[in-house]
Amino acid sequence: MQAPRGRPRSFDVDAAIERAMNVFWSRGYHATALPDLLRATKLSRGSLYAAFGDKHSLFLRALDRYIADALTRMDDELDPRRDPVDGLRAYLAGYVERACGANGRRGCLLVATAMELAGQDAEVGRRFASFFKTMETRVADAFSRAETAGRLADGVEPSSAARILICFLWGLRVVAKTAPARTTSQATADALLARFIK
Amino acid sequence: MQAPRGRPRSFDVDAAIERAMNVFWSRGYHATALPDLLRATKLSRGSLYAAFGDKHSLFLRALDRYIADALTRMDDELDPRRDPVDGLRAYLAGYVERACGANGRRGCLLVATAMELAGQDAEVGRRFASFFKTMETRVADAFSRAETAGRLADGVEPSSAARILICFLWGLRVVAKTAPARTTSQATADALLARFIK
DNA sequence: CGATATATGGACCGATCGGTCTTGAAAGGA
DNA sequence: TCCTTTCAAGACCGATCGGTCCATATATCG
Repeated sequence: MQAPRGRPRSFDVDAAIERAMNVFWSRGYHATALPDLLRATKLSRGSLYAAFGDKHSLFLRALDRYIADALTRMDDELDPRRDPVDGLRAYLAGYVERACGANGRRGCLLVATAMELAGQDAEVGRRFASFFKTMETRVADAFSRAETAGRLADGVEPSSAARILICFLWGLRVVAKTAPARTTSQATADALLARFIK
Repeated sequence: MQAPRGRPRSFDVDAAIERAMNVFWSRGYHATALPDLLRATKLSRGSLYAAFGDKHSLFLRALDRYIADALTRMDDELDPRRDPVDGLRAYLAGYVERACGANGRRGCLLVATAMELAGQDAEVGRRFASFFKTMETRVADAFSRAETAGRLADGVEPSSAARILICFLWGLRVVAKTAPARTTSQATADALLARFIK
C-alpha cells in the first residue's frame, strides 16, 4: 500500500459523516436538503458527491455511525464481566439521560428513521431489524446472568423481560419528544426494573 | 341557516380527510406529495385547496382524525363502567393487533409524526403532548380502579404503572416496524401486565 | 518541472415541489 | 332563464430538489 500520487484528501471523512449524522438526526431524512449537509460538513457539492456518492449513501453511512455508537455503549454497559444488574441499571440510565429535556426533544435517529423509512427502504429496514435483534439478545443475556445470580424476581423469564424492557426503551424515545423531566423518566425506569429484580 | 345558492358540494369532506390520512400514514408528511393526495382523495387541485387551504392544514385535519379515532377506542376500552383489568387487557390487545405483521409494518401516524415533526412544528407538538397526557390519565385511572378493586400486585403504584405501560405501548409501535409475530407481541404484553396485576 | 489527484465555488440540469389561476361544464336556487 | 357556486382538468408559477459538470487553485508525487 503506497501513497497515491496526487493531492491527498484534506478533510476528515469520519468527521464529515458525524456532522451529516447530526443534521439527519435533527431534521430527518426527507427534510434534510443538500445545502444543509454542505453547510454542516463544510464541503463543496463536488467533494461531497465524490466522497459519498449521493444523499442516500451518505445517510446510510451516518446511520451506520449512529448504530455503531449505540452498539459500543451497549457492549460497554452490558459487558458480561460486569454485574448484570448494575449493567442493566447503567443501560437504563443512559436511555433516561437521552430521553429528557433537550436531549429528548432531539429524538432518536434510529426511531425516526425506522418510522420514516423502514417500510420503504430495504437497506434501512435491514439495519433496523439487525440492531433490534442484537439489542434483544444482549439484554436477554444480561437478564439470564441476573437469573443465574439469583437476582430475578419470581416468575420472571429472561427473554420475556428483555422484550418488555426493549419496548419500554423504544417508547421512552418517543415519549421523550414531550421533553419530560429527568426525575420522572428515571423514576419510571427504576419502577420497571424493580418489577424484575429482587 | 338557509341553503347556499350555488351548486352544492359533491364530495364527502370526511371521506377525503380519511383518504388523505391514509396517505400520510403510509408515507409520512414530507414524503407525501400533492399528486399522492389528489389521487387518494380523487379531488382536483382546485377543490382540495378550496376545501382545506394547504398541505399542512390538511395534514392537521388528518392527524386530528387519527387522534380522534384513537381517543374513541381508548374511551371504549378503558370505560370506567367496565372491569378495569378487562379494560386494560382489551386496550393492550388492540395495540398488539396493530403492532404485528402488515399492520405493524404500516406503523403509527402519531409516532411517525411525533418523530418527524414534533420538534419543529408547534401545532403538531401540541397535539402530541395533549394526546400523551390524556392517554396517561386514562390508563392511570384504570390502574387506580384496579387498585381499589384489590387487583394490583404488591408495591405497584397506579400512576407509575401507567407511565411504564404507556412507554411500552409506544415502543410496541416502533418494534412493530420489524413486523413481529402476533403471538410474540401478545405474550410480551401479557407478561408485562402480569407484573402489575394479581 | 510536469503529472496527478483533490479541493472549492458556482453554473447548470431536468424534475418536482407546493400553490395559484383559468376555463368550461354541471348543478342547484331564485 | 339567469345567477351563483362547485366541480375537474390542467396550464402555469417561482422555488427548490438531488445531482452533474467545469474552471481553477493547490498539494504531493516521480
